[in-house]
Amino acid sequence: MKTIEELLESKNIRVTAMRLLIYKFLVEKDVAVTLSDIENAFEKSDRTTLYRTIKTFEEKGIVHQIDDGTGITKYALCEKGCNCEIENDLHLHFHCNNCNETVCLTAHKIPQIKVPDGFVAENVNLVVKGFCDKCSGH
Amino acid sequence: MKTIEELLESKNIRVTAMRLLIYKFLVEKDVAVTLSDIENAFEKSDRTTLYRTIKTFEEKGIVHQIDDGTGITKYALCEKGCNCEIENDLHLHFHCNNCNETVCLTAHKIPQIKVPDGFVAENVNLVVKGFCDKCSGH
DNA sequence: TCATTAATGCACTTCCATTGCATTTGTTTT
DNA sequence: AAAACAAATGCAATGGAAGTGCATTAATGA
Ligand SMILES: [Mn+2]
Ligand SMILES: [Mn+2]
Ligand SMILES: [Zn+2]
Ligand SMILES: [Zn+2]
Repeated sequence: MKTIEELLESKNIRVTAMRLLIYKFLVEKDVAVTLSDIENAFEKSDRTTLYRTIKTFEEKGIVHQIDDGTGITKYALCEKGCNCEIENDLHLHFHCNNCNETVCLTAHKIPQIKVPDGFVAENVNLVVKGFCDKCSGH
Repeated sequence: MKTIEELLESKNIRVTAMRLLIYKFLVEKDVAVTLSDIENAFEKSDRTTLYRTIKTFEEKGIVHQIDDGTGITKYALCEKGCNCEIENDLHLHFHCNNCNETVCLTAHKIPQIKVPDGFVAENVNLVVKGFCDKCSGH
């Protein structure tokens, strides 16, 4: 069981207080977060720092970006064993039209998609919208 | 064979010179266009008019919006028989990483997507990225 | 023709992503 | 430990795109 410090160092991310806090925040959240979500959680720090921190996390492959169609970029921790850097994100994302939360459905892989002759598929973004388990009411 | 005027009227869209021009522009293009694309094609008219025209087309169900992940909204004509108003768009979209164009693959329907228990899927956005037929080089 | 309604054009706002630069903090090297 | 270096942070500003308010113009219908 690695500490967060060890994890960050293993990815060549220098450990700072802010980065530890942001990482912990992402762990606690089980949903994808926006930059503003992080901003509101840490009123002390500056948006730019948060922005660059999350970008660093993304480049180093511990966070992935999610475009759920709301127009606001969201981020979530990669699951262990995920290698976004190399191959692209394979799981689907679910956006709830009620509570407005977006979750990674990491257990639900994206099926093989056929494209016409001459087209070469490199990666796929699949977003399902509807009602999440908390909002579907049963 | 309906004229464009008849088509617009049948959808309760008042016929104006600008609307005819924009409609024709969309027909000629075989790819999804951004608002700026339209803006550049008609330097005479105002962005707001173009914006509201395309929104009108969208509301009336002759155009659908495409979020291809570039962060810029794109639009394309609905195919005949398409009823976005009622059901959601079922076909997939392809975004070329080389020429940056996005096309509707109307013949390629989105497969049935499984979601976990408790989740209710209402609609799906599926975007495939890679190289289009013009750019894949063969 | 006159009244009513819709379309258009201009100015402005808002929201989010992104960058430049000076400052602070942390790491290496001597 | 001190000096030199590099990276992280904070503030201010920019840029791009979506969207709105309102006055003006054009189309429709009584
Ligand atoms: Mn995810
Ligand atoms: Mn389409
Ligand atoms: Zn929900
Ligand atoms: Zn292409």
